[in-house]
Amino acid sequence: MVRSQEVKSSAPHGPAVKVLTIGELAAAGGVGVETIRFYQRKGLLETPVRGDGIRHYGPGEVRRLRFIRQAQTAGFTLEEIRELLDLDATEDRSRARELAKTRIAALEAKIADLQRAHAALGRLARECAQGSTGPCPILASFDV
Amino acid sequence: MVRSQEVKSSAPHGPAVKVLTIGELAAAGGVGVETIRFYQRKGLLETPVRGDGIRHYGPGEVRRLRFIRQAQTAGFTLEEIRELLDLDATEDRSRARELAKTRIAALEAKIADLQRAHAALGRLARECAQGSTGPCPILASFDV
DNA sequence: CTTGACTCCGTACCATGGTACGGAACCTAT
DNA sequence: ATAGGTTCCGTACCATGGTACGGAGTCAAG
Repeated sequence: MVRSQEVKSSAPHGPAVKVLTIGELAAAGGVGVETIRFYQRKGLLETPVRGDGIRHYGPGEVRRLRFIRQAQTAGFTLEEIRELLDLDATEDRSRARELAKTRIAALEAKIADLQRAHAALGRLARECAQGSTGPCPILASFDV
Repeated sequence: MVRSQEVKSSAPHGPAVKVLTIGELAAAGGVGVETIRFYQRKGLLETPVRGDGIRHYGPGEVRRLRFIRQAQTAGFTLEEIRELLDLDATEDRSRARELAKTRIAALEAKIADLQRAHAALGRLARECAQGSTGPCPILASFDV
């Protein structure tokens, strides 16, 4: 049985803060539990201290997790993401800008690559229409 | 010493055809020798039969190799590339079209992802300009 | 005819990003 | 109080795409 829906006040009369188990955090981020633990081992997510029983996670961790996934689609490696997360707390603006700019350049190159590939595949699909016979010019579609 | 520049006629009085060693093929494709051998093991490149001595490669192999690299930037896995290369010789137009279309859709999705990431990083770089102080809104730049 | 560069081949190793396993502890509903 | 689902933790394993190594063979120039 799912054992959450439990709500915990962060302060005696403070706002109710939803507290999550690792499984719920994983679900919130659309990943598996093992992935959370993997990210913890890599230092991307913290392992909340709670010597005895089960660890609990708050909305901050969900946000971090979502960030990790976003940053991955941006092409950052987990190692770079770890650095970005560390940087988020610091004042090192220039390092943050540097990482961003490097990645922007890489992204632009990558997007251009993909657009070339897209064009090549479009050619292939066109030239390889159902009508004609013989093999499709697969290699030819690429060596423009 | 580099032992090529040797030229071999494909027929008694046919056109001269440049014949390459594995190292020259690798150089022509901008990869390492080990990578060629890896592709051979994976069935992406043929291993010319020549029981005794050294194997030789022609322009067809160079073209195949270049195709492999192009297709990789298009996001095909080596396994898919192997299929494409096999398909290039066959008449199975519909399978070729299918592979192309699947990849086109994936490419469009990926390009959209990367453009979102590009926008997010652009925001980050702007908002994290040198002037101000405090930490950069790294996470904030992403959860649009 | 030796020397040095290159090839051949199997096998081992690497990084990245996970995924799976198994036993113990824990937590909650019945 | 006990059963079922979860969590915790270490360790092992996986796929992908290479990269490295070591010993033997080959080849062409000096």
